[in-house]
Amino acid sequence: MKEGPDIARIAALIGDPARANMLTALMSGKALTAAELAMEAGVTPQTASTHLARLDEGGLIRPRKQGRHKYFSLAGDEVAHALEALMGVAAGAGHLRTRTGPRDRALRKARVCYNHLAGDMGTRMFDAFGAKAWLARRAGALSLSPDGEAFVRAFGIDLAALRARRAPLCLECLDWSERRSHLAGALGRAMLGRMEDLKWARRDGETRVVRFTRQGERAFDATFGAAP
Amino acid sequence: MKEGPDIARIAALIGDPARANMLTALMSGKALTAAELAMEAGVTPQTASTHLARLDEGGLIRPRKQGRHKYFSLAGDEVAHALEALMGVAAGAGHLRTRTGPRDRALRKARVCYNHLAGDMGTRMFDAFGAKAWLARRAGALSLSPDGEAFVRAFGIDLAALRARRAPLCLECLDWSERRSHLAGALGRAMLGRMEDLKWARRDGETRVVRFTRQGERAFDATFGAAP
DNA sequence: GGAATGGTTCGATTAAGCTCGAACTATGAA
DNA sequence: TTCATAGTTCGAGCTTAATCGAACCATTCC
Repeated sequence: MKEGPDIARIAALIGDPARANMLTALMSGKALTAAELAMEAGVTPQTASTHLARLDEGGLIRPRKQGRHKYFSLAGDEVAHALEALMGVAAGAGHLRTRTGPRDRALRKARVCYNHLAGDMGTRMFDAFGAKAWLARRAGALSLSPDGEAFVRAFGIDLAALRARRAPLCLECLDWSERRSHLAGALGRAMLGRMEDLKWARRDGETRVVRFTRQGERAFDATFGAAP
Repeated sequence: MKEGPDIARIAALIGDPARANMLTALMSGKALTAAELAMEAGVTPQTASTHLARLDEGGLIRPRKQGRHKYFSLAGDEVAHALEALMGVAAGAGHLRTRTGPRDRALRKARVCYNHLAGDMGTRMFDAFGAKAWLARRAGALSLSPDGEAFVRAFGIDLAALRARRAPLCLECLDWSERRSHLAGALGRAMLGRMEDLKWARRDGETRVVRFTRQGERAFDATFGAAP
């Protein structure tokens, strides 16, 4: 009867509104303190503390103590991926189609998905990596082709440092708004970080929206191809 | 505060053990009756009925009346994808690594993921489709190349009939055991169905295990490349 | 028509767990 | 030391919802 992993346990963890809000907030990739997450979830600090303890014990988030603050972040790409998949179901089967406000439109255009770029621009970048043959699918896993390595280095990313980490370099993540893949993994993270360094874009403080500057978007189009 | 879809709602739906068991059972792709699902979940028919009504209302499953039976199946690939993603988290972060019994090993080798082939053999097939350039990534979406179409037809699949349906032909789905993609969508379904027709494999009645015959596995290796 | 089977609705019970006030620990600043 | 801030633990209160017995529809078979 009990085949496969225990899915109910973690689904129940995500299933509480307060915890779901916390996790959604952590999709921004920023590490947040317990107090910030309490704010985000709309509960008191005591309540947030118990929730966070549960999420930690369940392996969904990872705490990091720093001074008298305690920062929390998602436990890994896997968790982010599951959250995106749930958003996909909620967006599709969501019986009440929530009116799409301007913020929603911005979210669909470019947002942060646990540290990497998602939304329309995220999938466009991923497509460009495929079209230019920068990414190769070797044994099912994504890997950078020599051309791809050249591009990434030219883009200003320290590839050696990325490889030194244990985290997988290239992963793909299915987008809830676009229903297509975008680039996750260490490289996805680095690409977004580099775009911020180049002042192409900056993250919106509160939300997960990524706002491109006018020049940034032009440079993006020049690099990865214009919008269809 | 409420950006993105309402994730807690459906996570809570999946978060109940009884319902999670039902959904896991439905990952076999077979439509099951209310009584069967009650058995699977280990609850009485009355309880199952309320659970099923909830899942239906939440858009996770789709009921179909047939005579005095009521068959349930998953609402779509999206739901299956979310369930697999949750299994990925549960398997990875699952604090107690459940001992891997023989059934688990069989599950990892070949199982059904809501009507298409998953596990080691599923990812191997997906890899082969990529290596032989049968699948192309066009605008992020997967599509069959001319060579791919030729193969699929030669394999004995009525491609025109598949395209007639509204469902997307090629999708990819991330595997919880292999952490790699396998082929989902209408084509994925058709491939598994054809393999069963060819007597390469048959589904285990109760579980989600797919058992290949000796000749079937040899034919599979000849078609898609042997195991590494 | 009657019997049997599959499924649902209703009500009461029970258990789980979310929530916050209050008191407590730990770190940092004055 | 003293105070302030961040976070945790404890103990109720309270809501939610899972569960099943019993009675009730619907369909099929005899």
